[in-house]
Amino acid sequence: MKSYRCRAESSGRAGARPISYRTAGPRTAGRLASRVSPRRPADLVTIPSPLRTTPNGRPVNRTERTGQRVSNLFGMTLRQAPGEVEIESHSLLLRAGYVRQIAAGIFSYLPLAWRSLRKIEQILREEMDRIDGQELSMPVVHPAELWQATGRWYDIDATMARFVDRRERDLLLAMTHEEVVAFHAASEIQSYRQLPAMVYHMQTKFRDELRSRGGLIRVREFIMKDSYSLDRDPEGLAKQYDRHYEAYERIGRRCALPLTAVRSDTGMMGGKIAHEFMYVTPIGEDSLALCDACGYAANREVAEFTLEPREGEMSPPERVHTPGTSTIEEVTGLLGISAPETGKMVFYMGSFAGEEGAREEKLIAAIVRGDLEANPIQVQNLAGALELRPAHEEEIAAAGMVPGFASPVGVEPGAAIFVVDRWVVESPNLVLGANETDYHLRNVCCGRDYEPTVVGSVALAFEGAPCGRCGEGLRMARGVEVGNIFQLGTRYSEGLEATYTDEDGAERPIWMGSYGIGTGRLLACVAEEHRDDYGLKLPISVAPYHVSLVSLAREEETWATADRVFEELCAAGIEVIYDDRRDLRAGVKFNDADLRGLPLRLVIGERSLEAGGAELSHRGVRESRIIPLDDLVAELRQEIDTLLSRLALDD
RNA sequence: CGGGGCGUGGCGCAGUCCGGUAGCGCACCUGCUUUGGGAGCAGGGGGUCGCCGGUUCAAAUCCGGCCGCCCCGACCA
Repeated sequence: MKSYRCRAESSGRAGARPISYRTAGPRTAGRLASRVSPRRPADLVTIPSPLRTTPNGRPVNRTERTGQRVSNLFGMTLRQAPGEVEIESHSLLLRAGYVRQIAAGIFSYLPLAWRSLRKIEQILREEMDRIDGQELSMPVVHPAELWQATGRWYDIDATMARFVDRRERDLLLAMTHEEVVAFHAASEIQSYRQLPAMVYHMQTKFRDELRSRGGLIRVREFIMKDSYSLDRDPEGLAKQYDRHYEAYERIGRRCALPLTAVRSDTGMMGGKIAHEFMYVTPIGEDSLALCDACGYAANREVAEFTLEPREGEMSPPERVHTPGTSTIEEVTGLLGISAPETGKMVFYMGSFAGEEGAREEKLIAAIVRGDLEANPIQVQNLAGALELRPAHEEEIAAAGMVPGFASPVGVEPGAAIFVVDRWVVESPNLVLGANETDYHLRNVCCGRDYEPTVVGSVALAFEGAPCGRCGEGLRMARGVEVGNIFQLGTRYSEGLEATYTDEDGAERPIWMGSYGIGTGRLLACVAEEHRDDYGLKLPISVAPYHVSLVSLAREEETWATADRVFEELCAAGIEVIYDDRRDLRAGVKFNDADLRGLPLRLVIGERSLEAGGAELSHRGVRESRIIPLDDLVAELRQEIDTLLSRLALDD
């Protein structure tokens, strides 16, 4: 009986024939009735609860579902995680029924994760409101013109998803919302009297990353809280920036996620000052340089460190025969010198903005001390390139240099952009290639033997490098970028003519800041931080529910008691997930509860009732205590309050 | 984009070298027994073996192409 199928071709007109649905048989109906109350579900309640308050502490009454039966929960637990999963938090979120992947870097949030995400969003909302943010919502699809106005339509590569509508108008999927905010600011902000201002929203972003990985850590579609500050001058911007900095620290504490603020590159955002809020973990994709002595913390891309230049008078250059030595190691071995006595050349092809949005490629040669690595981000920034890729040997040769024995000496000016590290500029008598196979040059001196195009800090910080601030050794660590804050300046407001009129009647560009937090990524990091061998151990501020109520009832009377307790907890506004599944062994339910990782667990069965009530325990803690049924609501509220207060901040 | 790996019921896998009835564990459905840390017995349902093409009497298996996913290197919340 396939009465639910309706084939369009059989009727000639789709929808012309009424679709008949198979009705639930008596058995199905009976089973449903035993699971869900027929009229007003007990778990759908209006909460006049002190647990629900506005940021100002006023109680909020609202109708909301505070309970969920496991028998009917959309999202089952998995005993085994899919084989391709590598990160523990990802595996647990999948196994516990929080998320499901539908394509590379594209996930659905099942009800559990969505509840957690909403809690995270509420925390973000409260903290943004606290620093005078106004929530709004901006679209995911943007017209190309906005991004053309700031140039990013041309600057950003295939990471931006573009498409055309039926009228062949160019559109894009939002990667972030600076353009739209500037667009609105242009029309909404007229006068200095309207500044400062700050707006934010929680919105989906799409970035077609070269590679998504790490489960929820790095995805292509994600929800971000992004806020934007508007100010009349750099001082106002700095102030809003600082307020965000503090708000982000509060958010980390409220979500029980340790965050380290590090100085960072501004990347595609532009601007000058930026920090990233990092969750330090070995699974992180970013490299960090941390100084335990003075607290300096920076993304390795921008980490500053000091190196003493080589001493000595300039000696005349000397060509030496060095057969078969194309690496630093081979050269130093043959010549009996140390790597810091040499210079290393690293070649990139940089792409630069040309006419009409076209791209032009140019060879970039970075020169750093022989034992160090070049820092591609700095090379890119110093050279002014939009993008870098490693150069091919032919491209190096085309500029008149010999790969393996390359040097800037004798190269035609303009053949390549020489980005030279400060240390190399200051250190005389280095060994570099001779641009001739099997020959090197001794005593190469920058300024005498060749001219740098740009000078800067081009070497990548390394473990033990002297901290640029205090001189102690830097420590390298890995981290996940949960949030960031940027002082953008006027780039976007100028591109979109977002100006205000000041007291003197002069029209000035608005100073903008932009501040993001990836909500799903935040959840993934919380899961990574709070877990054990049995599953998640979510902090109460983030957990989808407060309590796992586990019924181990065998007799109908006990089931009725468990059902009643569930309904009472719901009615009291306690968020509870109720494992009401029958014919399952205790171990299965305990394991599922452990996996879901709610902070509290309440067990009801014949055994607990004989002992005097229900058994309450904390996730991951062996001890438990029996609570009389009449005291449950009060005791649970107390426990929840205590847990929440541990994450609370004094205002 | 370069390198590597993998696509077989919802999940985990075997089968592929050496072509011939699609299999195992978990999950699911029915019944009975069990029941405080992933139960037992019996019965049952579910898979165009990623897709397209080729070779062959015969393809999950061999050949070619494509697609998808995962991992390692260049982008970012």
